[in-house]
Amino acid sequence: MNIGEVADRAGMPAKTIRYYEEIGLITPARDTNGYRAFRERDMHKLIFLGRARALGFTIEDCRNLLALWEDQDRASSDVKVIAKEHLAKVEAKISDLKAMRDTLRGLVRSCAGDNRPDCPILAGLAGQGGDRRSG
Amino acid sequence: MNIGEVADRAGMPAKTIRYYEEIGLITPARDTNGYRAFRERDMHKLIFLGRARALGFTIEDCRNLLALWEDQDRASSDVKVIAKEHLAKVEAKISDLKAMRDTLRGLVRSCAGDNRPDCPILAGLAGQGGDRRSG
DNA sequence: ATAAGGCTTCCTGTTACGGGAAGGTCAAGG
DNA sequence: CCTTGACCTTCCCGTAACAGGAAGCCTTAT
Repeated sequence: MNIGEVADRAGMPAKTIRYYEEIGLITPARDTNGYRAFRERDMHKLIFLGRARALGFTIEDCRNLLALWEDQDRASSDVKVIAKEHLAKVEAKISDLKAMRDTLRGLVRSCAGDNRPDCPILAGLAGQGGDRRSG
Repeated sequence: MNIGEVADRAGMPAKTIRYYEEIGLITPARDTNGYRAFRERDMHKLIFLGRARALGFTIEDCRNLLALWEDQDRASSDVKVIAKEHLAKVEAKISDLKAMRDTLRGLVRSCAGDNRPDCPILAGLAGQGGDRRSG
């Protein structure tokens, strides 16, 4: 399989696949013409990577998960630790974003959004309810 | 005021302040010795920038918001448009992360996390069944 | 022979800074 | 006067995970 077909089947750009090879996540063989020659094994890895990335795992997490995946003797606890840590980060990110969202909603709701210059959003960003013109 | 004091008062690293100058968000004066000489006006801008960044606005959003803030004749609708678009992105990000979180929770819950090799997390990532969602 | 499309490598750009080197400046102390 | 140490300056590299695009080779079809 050439990279184009693999990209289609794995649902990711060829650029990404070349990048994964560059950083050592996959090591496809080469044809005599220099083209990458992918085997099923590479496909499986790419599918795995695509799923892990879609769940927000970093590339380094992916590298570790792939290694565990390939290691028949891994302990499932090793995998679970990585997943739990990532889950915690995702949850933290969600709560950060929720705080932003709530503040933004309040600001947006308080702004008339007409052609007058008075804007509670800018006032809020400036702090202390202080618009630059009044400060 | 020198950059150190400004950094303290604005609650951001000096590096960040130099960066903001470099990309034209602020233009502090200079002392004869070459040191940046910040005035209250610069402080206010940095406070504004700190708040806007804390709400997740991009630097380019900040640039536009600052310009509107300085424009006595802006329409509040111009500000509101930026804020609403950003709010929409934040909400989209939250829902993406929630989807990841839910899937991750399912995987983590299904994994024994002991010293046996059987791991539903790896199985899920490999796509051998499990509660993965489409996309 | 030529054109189209796929493949290759290499280089740059992205976001918003952080780390650190090399060196100038300033206030205090001996 | 000299030193020490805390500031400050610019400059350059590194980050995460690729995307865009140039220059050029390979393959297939006409």
